[in-house]
This record gives sequence, C-alpha cells and structure tokens, in this order.
Amino acid sequence: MRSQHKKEKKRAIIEAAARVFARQGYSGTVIADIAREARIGKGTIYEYFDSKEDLFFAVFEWFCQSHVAQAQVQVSDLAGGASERLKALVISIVETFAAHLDLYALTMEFWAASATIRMRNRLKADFKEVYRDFRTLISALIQEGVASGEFKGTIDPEPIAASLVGALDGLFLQVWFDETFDAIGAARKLMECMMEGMAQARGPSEGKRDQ
Amino acid sequence: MRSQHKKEKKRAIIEAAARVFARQGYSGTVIADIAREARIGKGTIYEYFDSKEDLFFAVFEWFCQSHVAQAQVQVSDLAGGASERLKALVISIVETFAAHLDLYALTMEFWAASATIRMRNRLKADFKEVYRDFRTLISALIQEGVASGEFKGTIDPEPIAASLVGALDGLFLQVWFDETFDAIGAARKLMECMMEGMAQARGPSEGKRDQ
DNA sequence: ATATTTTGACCGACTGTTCGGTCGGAAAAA
DNA sequence: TTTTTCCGACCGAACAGTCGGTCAAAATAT
Repeated sequence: MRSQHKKEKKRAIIEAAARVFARQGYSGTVIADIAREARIGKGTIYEYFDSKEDLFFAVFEWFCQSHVAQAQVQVSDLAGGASERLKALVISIVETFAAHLDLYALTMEFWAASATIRMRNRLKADFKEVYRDFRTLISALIQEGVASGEFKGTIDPEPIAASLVGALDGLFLQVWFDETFDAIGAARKLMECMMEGMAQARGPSEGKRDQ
Repeated sequence: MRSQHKKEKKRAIIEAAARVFARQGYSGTVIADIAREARIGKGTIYEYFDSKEDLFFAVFEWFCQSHVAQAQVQVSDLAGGASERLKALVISIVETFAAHLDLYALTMEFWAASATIRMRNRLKADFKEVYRDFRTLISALIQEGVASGEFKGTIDPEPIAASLVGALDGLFLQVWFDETFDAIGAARKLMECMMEGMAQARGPSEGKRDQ
C-alpha cells in the first residue's frame, strides 16, 4: 500500500476530472471543482499532477487508451465473413458512443484543445495515432473481404476505412446538436449502401474484372 | 456615414476576431488581442458588442452564414446528372475546406463552445440548422437521382445524406491531426463506392435482385 | 508490546497575476 | 458648440498554483 494506492488515487482523480471536464469544459472547470468531485483537497491534486494542463492531458490519454482498447476487443469478438464483421463493428461503435453521449463532450474538448498552440503538439500526435489505429482496424477488415473475394478487387481499403471512421465522427456531431437525429439508423443505411458498392459483382461470368 | 460606417466597422471587428479566435482559441484570446488585430482600442469593441461571448457568437453566425451560402451557390452552379452533381458538390466542399484549413480551427472552437452550458443553447440551434441545411442540400440531390432513375428506388436519401455530411466533417478532423492525410482522395473513393452502391443495377433483366 | 521518530499524503488559506468590462475624457464629426 | 466615436488606464473578481502545517501510519528504538 504505497505506490499501489497512489496509482489508484491518480486514476480516481483522472476519472473525476473527466466527469467535470465533460460537464463544464476545460476553461469552465476550476481545480477546486475537480477536487470536490474527487472528494479531496485542492492541494492534493498538485501532489499528483503538475498543472491543470497536465491533468487534462492525462484525462485525454486515459480516454484514448480505454476507447481504442474497447474497439479492439470488440473486433476480436466478432465472427462471420468480413462484410458481416465490418458491419457489426461499425454498428457496435456507434451504439457504444450513443450510450455514452455525455463523454462525447470530452472529445470535443480535446479537439478544441488541439487547436491551441501549447496543447497542440501534445495532443496531435496521440490523436493522429488513435485515428490511424481505427483506420487500420477497419482497413484490415476490408482487406480481408477483398482477399476472400467478398469485395471487389478494385476497392482501396485505406481511403474507404478513413471515410467510415470520419462518417462515425460526423454522425455523432450531428447527434450532439440534435438528439433526435438517428445516428444508428444512418450508420446502418450507410453500411448497406457501401456494402452494395463494395460487393463483388456476382452476376456475369465470375471473373474479378467485371465491367 | 453613420449606421453605414458602423455596420462596416462591426463587420471588420468580427473578421478580426475570427482570425484571432482561429489562431488562439476562445479562452486563449484576450480582448486586447482582437483590438490590436482590428487596429482599434479595446474600449471600442465594447461600443459594438456587449461582451466577449457576444462577439464570439457574432463570429459564429457570420461564419455559418457565409459557409452555408457558399455551398448553396456551389450547388446551383452545377450541371449534369444527379450523380455527377452530387460528386462535384462533395468534392467542391472538400476542396474549399482544404483551402481554408486555418478556419477549421474556428469550427472546432465552436464545437467545443457548444459543450459549455451557457453557450450551448445559443449555438446548438444554429448548428442544428446548418447541419439540416447541408443534409437537405445533399438529400435533394439524391432524391433527384432516385426520381430520374439514376439511383435505386430503395435508397433512403436522408440518412445517406447525413452520412455524407458526417464523412466530410470526419475527414477534415483527420486532416487536422495529420496534414499528410489525403481527404480529397478519400472523398473521391468514398463517392465512387457509394455511387456504385446507390446506382440502379443495370446488368441483368432490370430487377433489383441480380445473382 | 510500547514508546518514539520519521515519513509523506493531505489540505485549504493565501498570493500574484490575469483579464473582462467600465468610465471619464480626448478626438473627430456634424 | 454639440454630438458621436474612440480610447486605454483602471478596477475588482476569479483563479492557478504555493506553502506551511496537520495527522496518521509506518519504521525504528526501547
């Protein structure tokens, strides 16, 4: 009980900070708010983090880690053909986000922070990596589909994966501003449409070079 | 020269503020910075706006107005079939954004501001409208394609339009974090893929169910 | 077992600074 | 001269970060 306890407490502060930042935004949050949420004294926070900015960054890293990890677990759980799994993964991501809309505010806070000079370099590299990971995850699935003949050989997995990742972000943005917007439905229709577009034409002969 | 001059000056302040907010973010911007950028005294700003928040909101409205207007102009300029026009519009939007990446920081600032309680209601309604306008613009194009027989009758225009709008936002987010990312290329591939998925099957007989 | 010392987690009053907004008067226009 | 526009010195509230000190429990001595 020493570095163990410290680790736990640090984590607890990070989670408390995440809640407060999500609720009030970075600038709208006063260190005292976080201390109160974590039920500790203001000074204690500075035992664990050098500055408000450091704490914010720690929240960001914690958030990225847990989210990417979750998606990677999800995809490893899936079974079936590439197209089935792709569809399932995308729907699952959308549903997960939809279930944690409150945390979405945090994401926007991170985006905004990345626009300010000081934070930019710290956040940018991590964000780049997160997006790359997501693209790779989806791109791999698409490639699998191409390899198995489910998808056309002419499909270029990377940009399609990027577009899908982008669409997910974008759909959530729309939910954020209009909670009646049906992101899950839109994602389903998008997947149907893209599947149809990616599907290997099965009609004529059987060659890869349809026309 | 009175209300005319006032209007111009107000606009000038808004544009100066937009530049500074884009560069430094809302919290990172001090009223004095905006005054300097606009080459006026700090006090003068308060002759035109009641508060920093008001000014920020004015920037937001100015930004929305000019961007939506621009997209609407673009679409009215286009000629050709629905699929051609749709593709052209999307590419044109991507290219416009790519050419003004600096202003993208502003968009993120608006998103983040919408996460704070006070700003939220003011921004939310406008944002909702902007997204609705964009969706409607694209949805109308898709509907046109369905009506003309270019697209399948089973296509549901609204969610597809929403996904497209989302994908554009999302692609830009990726550019923001990795300037080597090729959003224009990705958008092209996405359009190809979706077009293929939306296209009326022309191969066998004329039914929907090929195979 | 008990007393004593050491350690370090914890705290919140305090401080120096920053910044949004004001105001009284200068400058320009009418 | 009167009115309008402009200005920046000034003010006070807010806040990040500090610091001196408390206290409980771990370590050590008895």
